[in-house]
Amino acid sequence: MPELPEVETVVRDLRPLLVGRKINAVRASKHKLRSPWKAAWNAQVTGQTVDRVERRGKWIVLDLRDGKRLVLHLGMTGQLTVVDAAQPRQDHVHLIFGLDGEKELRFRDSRRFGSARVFPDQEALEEFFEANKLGPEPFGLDPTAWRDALARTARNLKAVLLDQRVVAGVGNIYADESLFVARLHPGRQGKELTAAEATRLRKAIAEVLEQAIASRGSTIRDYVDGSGEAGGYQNSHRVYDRAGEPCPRCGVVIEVLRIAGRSSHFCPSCQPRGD
DNA sequence: ACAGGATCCTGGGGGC
DNA sequence: TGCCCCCAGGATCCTG
Repeated sequence: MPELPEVETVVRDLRPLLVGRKINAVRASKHKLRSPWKAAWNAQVTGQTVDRVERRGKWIVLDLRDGKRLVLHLGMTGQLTVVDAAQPRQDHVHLIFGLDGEKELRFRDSRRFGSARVFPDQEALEEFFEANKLGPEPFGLDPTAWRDALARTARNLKAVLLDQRVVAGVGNIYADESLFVARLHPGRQGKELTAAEATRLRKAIAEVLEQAIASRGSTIRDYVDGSGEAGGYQNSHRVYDRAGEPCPRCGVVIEVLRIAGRSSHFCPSCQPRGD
């Protein structure tokens, strides 16, 4: 579910609600997340004050006062919200961090593809990202490195955009939206792009993600911001989930194909396969 | 190197 | 109402 704009929105929402607050308790459900929460982490985060709330790719990073890093990934259906401790607990809440001021940070995730883990310090966190080959942030991508990354791969553009090692934070919605804005077919190979096309794609990614952040992300089903509210960018999707509707640019009917194992929406006229 | 499929899960929607 | 099948903002692992 959540891609960079949704994660960024959550981070911005949570920042004023979490910074300066102390974690005074941790409760984990018995259901395992993608990477299981370790009991030893309870004591490590309890008593810690949150100093910063940051995002890297689709990862949410909480800097704790003693240097530890509490890191969460929302997977497909993850929700991270701060609520009054008295608020009734919903189904599928798998982690609860009690906060001072009678608040709770709750991690809810029905499909449990999300994860939460604790690193001893910033260095260990960076090692984790490096081990996973997490790519650069999509804003201010190096033009030459980007062009080279495309030029050296025979994979299709959809697969390239979904690969977090190439650029961090893009998922299925924003891959399709970016390719539409760049007027590139999702099935074209990276290496067949001209320099101008590669540049167009790089700029389209940043433009689309910025617009989506400004609209507080896309809610298709489960996504909510740090306060539990839906996003608004789904109303601005040009092609994602719009198969059968007219292209907003030319009016030709939007199509959907399975590319790189994912539903891929595009305008067959604006995004021709050849050229 | 890369495509495609299966996997981890739950829930919603469509067809019958 | 119910059942069955397919699909879903992610990521990883395996096969060919």
